[in-house]
Amino acid sequence: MNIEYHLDRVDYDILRLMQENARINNADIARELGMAPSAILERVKKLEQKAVILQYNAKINPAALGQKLLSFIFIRAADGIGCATTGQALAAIPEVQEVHDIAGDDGYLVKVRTADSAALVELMRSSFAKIPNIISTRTTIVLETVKEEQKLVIPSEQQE
Amino acid sequence: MNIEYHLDRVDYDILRLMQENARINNADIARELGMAPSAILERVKKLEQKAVILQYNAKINPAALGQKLLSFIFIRAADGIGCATTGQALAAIPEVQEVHDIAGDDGYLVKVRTADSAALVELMRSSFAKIPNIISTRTTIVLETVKEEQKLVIPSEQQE
DNA sequence: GCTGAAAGTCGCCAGGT
DNA sequence: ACCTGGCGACTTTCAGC
Repeated sequence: MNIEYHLDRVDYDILRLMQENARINNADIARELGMAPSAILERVKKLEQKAVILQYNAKINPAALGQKLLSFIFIRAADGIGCATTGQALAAIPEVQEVHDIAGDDGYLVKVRTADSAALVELMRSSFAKIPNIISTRTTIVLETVKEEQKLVIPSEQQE
Repeated sequence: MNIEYHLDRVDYDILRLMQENARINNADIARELGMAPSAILERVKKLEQKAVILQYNAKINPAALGQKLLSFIFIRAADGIGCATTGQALAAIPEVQEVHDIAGDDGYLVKVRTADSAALVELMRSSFAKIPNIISTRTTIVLETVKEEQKLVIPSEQQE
């Protein structure tokens, strides 16, 4: 399945504006791009429908919710080839923000946010331990996050 | 500097709704919570001002922009203690989505999105190579992303 | 695919409790 | 901190090109 996207300059401009501030209104986008608001609305709906725009998120300060510890955990699993059970079990844990199937060690890289190290240990004892195929884990603690964004590089000129 | 946040149940509800859909309007939030829109507006503005809400993002499908490769790169640097030069240089690269200062190997964990492996190599040759203090790098390729969200766990009942 | 107009809502700011 | 009320602006739909 290889869906083809046909995005033009206006689409890129919309994506760029939306990526900077998802709460920008259609009228402002329209003014910025010199078009009618109804045209923008039409395009945005198509971008959503084509799953180019996946969702709109508010980025919340983790410290405000007392979630001061960020960790990356490498997990080796005994899954068979193409078996995604362990990955899905990991993804089901709310504190787990990301689960990536990585090359090399038939394993996963997982990003986890907890209040502190005690909460991390508790999470691993309670949730991770219940996942059958996990062989071993290696945890890396983040001391400080310098940058954390989901923003993609959007083509700036020309292109179709 | 340890800012104190005083979030109550209504704030958590607002954050929960905003986190699910940042483009929800004040009137809908107000209806959901049984309050007047003006009260919601007031609270949202305070949450923004207190940096509880950091920003509103549109999550864009990387495949739609041809960015099919996700990689994590461990970088060892010769920075002195508390010297953040290398981290900032890494953060300045647009393809770099995340830079974390990690414990253990006086190094950084960096998350990078590129079109393909050729683009990654090119990026490392052109951008990374210009950062003086980098000693070595170890790259981990993501085969498949099972989950990728920034959503935090928000307290669901009681609490102040 | 875009424009322009019309109807329905909403954002936002008073003022008051 | 919250509600009510009101005006200007926005959203959304639809006809027409």
